[in-house]
Amino acid sequence: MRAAEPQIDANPLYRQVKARIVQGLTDGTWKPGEMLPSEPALGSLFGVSPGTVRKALDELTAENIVVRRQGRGTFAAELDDNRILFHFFKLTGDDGVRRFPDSRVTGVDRFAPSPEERAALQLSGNVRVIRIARIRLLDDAPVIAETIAVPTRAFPDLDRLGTIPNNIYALYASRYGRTVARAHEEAKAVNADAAAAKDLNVKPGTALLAVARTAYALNGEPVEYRHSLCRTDGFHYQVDLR
Amino acid sequence: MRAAEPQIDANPLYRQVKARIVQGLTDGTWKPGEMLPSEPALGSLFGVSPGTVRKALDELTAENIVVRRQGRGTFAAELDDNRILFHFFKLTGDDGVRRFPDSRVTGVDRFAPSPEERAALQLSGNVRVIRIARIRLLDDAPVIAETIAVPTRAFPDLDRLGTIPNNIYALYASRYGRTVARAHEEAKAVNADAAAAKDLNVKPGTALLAVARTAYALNGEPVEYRHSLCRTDGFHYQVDLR
DNA sequence: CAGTGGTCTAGACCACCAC
DNA sequence: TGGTGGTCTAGACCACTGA
Repeated sequence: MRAAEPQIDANPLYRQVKARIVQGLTDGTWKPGEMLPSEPALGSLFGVSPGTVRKALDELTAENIVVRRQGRGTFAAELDDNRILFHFFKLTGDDGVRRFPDSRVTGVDRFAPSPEERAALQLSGNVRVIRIARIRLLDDAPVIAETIAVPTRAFPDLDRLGTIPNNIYALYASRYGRTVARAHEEAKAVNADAAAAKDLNVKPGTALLAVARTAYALNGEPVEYRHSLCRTDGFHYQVDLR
Repeated sequence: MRAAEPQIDANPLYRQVKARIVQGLTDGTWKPGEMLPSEPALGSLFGVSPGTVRKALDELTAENIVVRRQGRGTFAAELDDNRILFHFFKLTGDDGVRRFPDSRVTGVDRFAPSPEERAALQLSGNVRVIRIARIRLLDDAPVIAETIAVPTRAFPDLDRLGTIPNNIYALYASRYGRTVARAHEEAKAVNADAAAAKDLNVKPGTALLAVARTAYALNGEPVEYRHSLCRTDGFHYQVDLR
């Protein structure tokens, strides 16, 4: 039999399959935590062999977009606390233990975006962002002061919810259909100014880690720009390189 | 025909193949930059099908241990400046440009390891480390002050070379057969003490990024513990998360 | 027990590269 | 032109899961 259909696109078939699966995850066909069809079922759905579906799922698994469990099925990834902690939270206790910090929201409102927010969120024209300010605490001690900016277009009523949950990425997914798939972070060391010193209960001038994060949805759209000031006495920012 | 040989180990066959390829890279059968045998050749060498070799090479490619080039072959990865810059050097100019800093070595000698060095390099007993101190410069301005500690056992004459090249990982590979495959980094913000302030030409108390890196060879052996103090005015530490 | 993913094999054709 | 990796297919058996 023929080994392969000729490729219509320049993209290999398995990448087209991958894109169609991402599309299904983006448009809500399969919601976070739900099971996808089996590999042969996806193969007949897309008109390709199971091996090609498998290669697409291999890449999606490597990117943490999908989770496969032997004997059970393939599932749309969830942004549960564990996933957040190990993939999107690089701050770790000096003893190596990672804990989920509590949060105390100090403000939610609409603003004109700062230049950084405008660039990171790819905004143009006269749009506004919803900006959340919060302090994060471990054992009731403040360790992070951060502001989170999201575009009003994608999150129309985020400022009218009353309460902002601690795990805000789960809210992005469940209420606004925006599943955070990846993020980019830039870190600097800065001396605490008066406001930061007060928020974090340190002396002015204390060295703090300033982290600027841009988070992206499954389809690549930027959904959040976050700026965090972190105490690093007793904590560190941890990265594995290859 | 039979679909698969029964697995002797608990490990799947392709991981055994992967381990044997890593072994060949570790023991010098294939040196950095050299071409490996073709996929069918590796298959008959190890007595497995080409598909199984391919799966092993897929993983090695994902881990940047080998490089495949269509039409040419599969090659043992090299630690050239480009690889170093994009995989092991997270400091980037605020304009997004990455440049290779020059280095000025200020000291090379043997010491008893510090507790951090002892733990990271998994040393025991009464061994010593070779410790290199250097200042790294961009446009003749000091930006990083670092000490690099390596075990004397693996690097017996590193302190008698006279000169230490800027790209020290290429030296580890070519002279000592230790190819750095991955690393772990921990970052903190600290206030500059008097010595750091002098080295980096900043005022005492200035916030600096302190990065502690442990680097591992292909076989998982720790080969280097490095502590770096970095100015982050004009630079930032950059990470992508998934 | 039936259904799922995990592994392994076998072989076809294509795209790219060096000679 | 010949050799390489890149893609795609087809189908076998194994290991795990849950009813």
